[in-house]
Amino acid sequence: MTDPGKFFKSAFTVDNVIFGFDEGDLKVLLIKRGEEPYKDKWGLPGYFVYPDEDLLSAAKRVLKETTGLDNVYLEQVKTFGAVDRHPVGRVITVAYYSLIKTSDYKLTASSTVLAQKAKWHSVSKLKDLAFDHTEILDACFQLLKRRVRRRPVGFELLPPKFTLTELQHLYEAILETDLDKRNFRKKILSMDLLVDLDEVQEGVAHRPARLYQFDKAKYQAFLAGGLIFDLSESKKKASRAKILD
Amino acid sequence: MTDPGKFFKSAFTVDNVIFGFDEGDLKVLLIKRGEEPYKDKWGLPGYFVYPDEDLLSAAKRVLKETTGLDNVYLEQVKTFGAVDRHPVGRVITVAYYSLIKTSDYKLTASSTVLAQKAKWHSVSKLKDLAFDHTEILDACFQLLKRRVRRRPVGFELLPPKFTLTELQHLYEAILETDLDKRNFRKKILSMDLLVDLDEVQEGVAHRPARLYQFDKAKYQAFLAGGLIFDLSESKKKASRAKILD
DNA sequence: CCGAATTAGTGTATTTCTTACACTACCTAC
DNA sequence: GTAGGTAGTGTAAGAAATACACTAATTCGG
Repeated sequence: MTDPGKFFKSAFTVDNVIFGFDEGDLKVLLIKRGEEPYKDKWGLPGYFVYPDEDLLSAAKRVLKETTGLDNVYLEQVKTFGAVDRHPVGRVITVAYYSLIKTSDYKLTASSTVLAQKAKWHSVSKLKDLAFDHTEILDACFQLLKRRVRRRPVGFELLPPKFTLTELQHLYEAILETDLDKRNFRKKILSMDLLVDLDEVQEGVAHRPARLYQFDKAKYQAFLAGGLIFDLSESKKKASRAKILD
Repeated sequence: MTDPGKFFKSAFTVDNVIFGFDEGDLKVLLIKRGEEPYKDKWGLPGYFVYPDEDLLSAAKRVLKETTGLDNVYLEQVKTFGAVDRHPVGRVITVAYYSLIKTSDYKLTASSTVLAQKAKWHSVSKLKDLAFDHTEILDACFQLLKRRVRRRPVGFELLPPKFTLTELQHLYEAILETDLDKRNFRKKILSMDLLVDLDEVQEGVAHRPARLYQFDKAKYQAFLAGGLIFDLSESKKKASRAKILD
């Protein structure tokens, strides 16, 4: 294993793009870096992969070490390997993404040196991030946008009980567009993934909305069966437009 | 750049999954390996990434070196990094994929030691491949299956002139299913991507079919505009099934 | 030359999905 | 009790998906 030019001093890292939804806004989890390079800058929670560690295991470990989040389902998105993307050597990074309910997890004020703190940031107002993390985040956001039309993404992002309007706002936030209320409800309800809890909101200064939850069993069947969920509202028919793969 | 545990002896490789269509069959381009490990076995055309080389550039270079193919549009699919996937050390590989017209390219009997020869193999009858290449190929094939319903993939796989039946067979080969002739034609023609050449097949022992070609300009617009192409024929409505993202 | 074999090519009716669109119901706060 | 605010509801028209079977054009063999 010693052919120079094949094995050389290099490293792999993983970076996690964790989306959440809170206050009507799509959020992404960032850390304030505790280590050079880019110390004190915000960046994605990521770190080096160890020699005896799978990529996915590494992503999970790193996420836990930097933010305290554990037991998060991560999915590989894309690998970034520009020659100069890391200032101290050749490093390629594999990006993972996840959707979580912000209410389910507590961010630990990290004790490691890697991250001074972890915090949710609005996706819509991000300043520049460490490394090429803006590019990485963008790739994951694009994936999320594609996904949201084909999978009932709210299941993963919303708290256990939610209103239809909240669900609609989630979709609108991700798609960066408005949806028709009646059509949205018709479609969502016709999918038969929601359970009407027969409860209503409390403490709001207007007519309280009914609360729903997702039907976990049906959601599983949905994913397993490759069923779909075509939340159209197409970009006004340029002949026969739907949304890009 | 010398923290042990971060930078360690390791390597990146790229592997290319090149699909073609020929003799009514979906093909993938493999090389007979000229180098250990797995010498003399069939595997994907791949090799190490050099220290000063982007991943995509490496994929292109390697493809050319092993098969003679040049100027192929490659797209990143997924990265494989199991700890034991390579017998001589820690190696992660980034998989790239492409669709090409087999008639456009000549496979050079490779002069390098990397590959003894390159050859098209039917996707449907593959024996075991070197490394985890079966898994890599499968991931790319799944991507192709998803793509074919959303993009006019025939453009990339068929020779310049083709019949509608050939186009339909291509789709059937990729999707591993049968399509209705009349509905297929209706749909394809309504997309307005094909040009009727007003020519017919020659040398066939039956009524000759008309020949078509793709309209390159409209195809570009198609890709750019994110338009779609929903080749449904759904798996008989499990309520509202379409095909998985 | 004619019949058999083979693939090409075509249309319609039914059902389902998508879209556009506006008013009433219910609750709180003052 | 009324003003302000969000929740909740239905329908009609157009577009797309599906299911389905016969005729047309050519070659080949006798």
